[in-house]
Amino acid sequence: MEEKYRDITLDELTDLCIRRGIVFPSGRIYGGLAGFYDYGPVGVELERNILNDWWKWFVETRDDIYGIDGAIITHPRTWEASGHVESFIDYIVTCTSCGAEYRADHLLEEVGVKIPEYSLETIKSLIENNNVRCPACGGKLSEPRKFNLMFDTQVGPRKSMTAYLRPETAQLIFTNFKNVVFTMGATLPFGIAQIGKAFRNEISPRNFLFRLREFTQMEIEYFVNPEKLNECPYFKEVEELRVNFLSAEEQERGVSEAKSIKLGEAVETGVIKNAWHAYWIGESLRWLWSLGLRPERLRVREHVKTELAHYAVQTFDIEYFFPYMGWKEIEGIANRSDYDLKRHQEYSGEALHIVDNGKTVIPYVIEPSFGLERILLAVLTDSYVREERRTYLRLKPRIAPFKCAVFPLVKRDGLDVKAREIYNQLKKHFRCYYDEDGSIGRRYAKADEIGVPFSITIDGQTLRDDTVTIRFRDTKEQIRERVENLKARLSELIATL
RNA sequence: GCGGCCGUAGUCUAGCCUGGUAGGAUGGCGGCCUCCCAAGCCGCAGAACCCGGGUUCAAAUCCCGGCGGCCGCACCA
Repeated sequence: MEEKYRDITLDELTDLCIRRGIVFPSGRIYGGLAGFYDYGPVGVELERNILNDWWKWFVETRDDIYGIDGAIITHPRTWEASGHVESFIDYIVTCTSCGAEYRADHLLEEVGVKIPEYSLETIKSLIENNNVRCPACGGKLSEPRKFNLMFDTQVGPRKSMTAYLRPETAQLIFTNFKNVVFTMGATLPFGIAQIGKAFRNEISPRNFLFRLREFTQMEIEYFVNPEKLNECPYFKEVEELRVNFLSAEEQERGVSEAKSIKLGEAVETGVIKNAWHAYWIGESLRWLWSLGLRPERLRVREHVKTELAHYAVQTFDIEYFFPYMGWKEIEGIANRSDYDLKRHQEYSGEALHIVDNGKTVIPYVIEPSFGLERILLAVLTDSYVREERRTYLRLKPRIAPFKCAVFPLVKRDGLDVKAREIYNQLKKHFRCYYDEDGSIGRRYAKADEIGVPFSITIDGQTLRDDTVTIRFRDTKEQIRERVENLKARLSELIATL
């Protein structure tokens, strides 16, 4: 493979992020804290551009989606109702002779023992009473110990209440369902969107931004009358879209390559169970494509039965092909049925239904859930280009951390003064920076490396005719533009490229 | 979480085996030069060698523990 087209490795990407102020390992001066990262001055711009673009696409330009921003520390009952207390707290046992570790519920399940209640005492007595031994060596098992994937904390001065840092943002949408319906007069079908942090105490965080203990979710819970799951007015916008698709049935037959099909076909043949679910798959892909991610590196993979979450009827992951990790989930689109609203209704005693066509219904939920850091990682990976003498990020100008950089060709003859003047005008309209250090080539190279799409250079001719050059990152070509037209020209370029 | 390998300025790296208070490159800052793609020159600053403990007259160098990274396994509703 030619050097020019070699894909970036995760090591190189990590190095680039640290060297150029995109992302830093958190708590670095103290040796680092696994699973936590901080955005630097360049990364924060990219992060915000992506999440603002998402919000604009899925909330601002639609009439059927409301936004919220929920609390991170959540009422503990939320997680009892949602099923997370049951499914996120594992009981671990260790073999006292060979040292192997197992999930106690898995071992009990294997010997056909039902677990009536998830508590340390119950699990302990079940293991003992059924004489469960190590499946590897037959050795005696230790007492179970609790491992909670949810971070907990104490609320109040007397620390009497244990609360959890939300392990997913979705529940805040469900617990606010009634608030949104009543304050906004929402009628079916409609969605509630949220961007926010979620926390999971992962056993071993890995792969840089891919598996984190603190991460950002961008989610929509879209509510539909369960009798109208195929009545999606937007379906025609996506039914002709061709997507790389891998169904659960195919995977069970041993197929591992996705094939290209139209979303319309997938619904017709019943592979995707309803039109609304298909619509959200298509609409998600359209946004991911708009970020510049290569379509051939995106596919839709259905969850096989064993990987379905406790709340899900059917789930499709949007996976991106990371050259250094293979196909990995960057978004999950789940059909959560009426599971969550029903459970919250049951646990809270509050009615969580809505009136549709004169009848009360508990809506079904289709949930597109995007991992911001994973998408950022995919965008960086996908946009990285290495040429013989430089590397650059071919980011869409819309999401690039800096839209332009302003350079005097040399630092004399008043070029620097003129350049600053132009910069001071431009910075009112675009995120940009000024640089006069070192040779012009060096400044171009440094701008390319962080994906600045346009470099504005002030040269001798500028002083004579008030024109500057605009250099394009990907081609290194330059055009001349009058200073008075610069703002309009850049706006146009950012919007269209 | 388990096992293997690893941890020296912002980054890469020499030194570690054969203990005697760290050298280079690049980057950073200031200046000179430079009219187009990481050129050159001068000057300055920057690590007590991941953290803690031990052995020793003496430790970046040897030993132990912790933290962090990479790889494999497990985990990832």
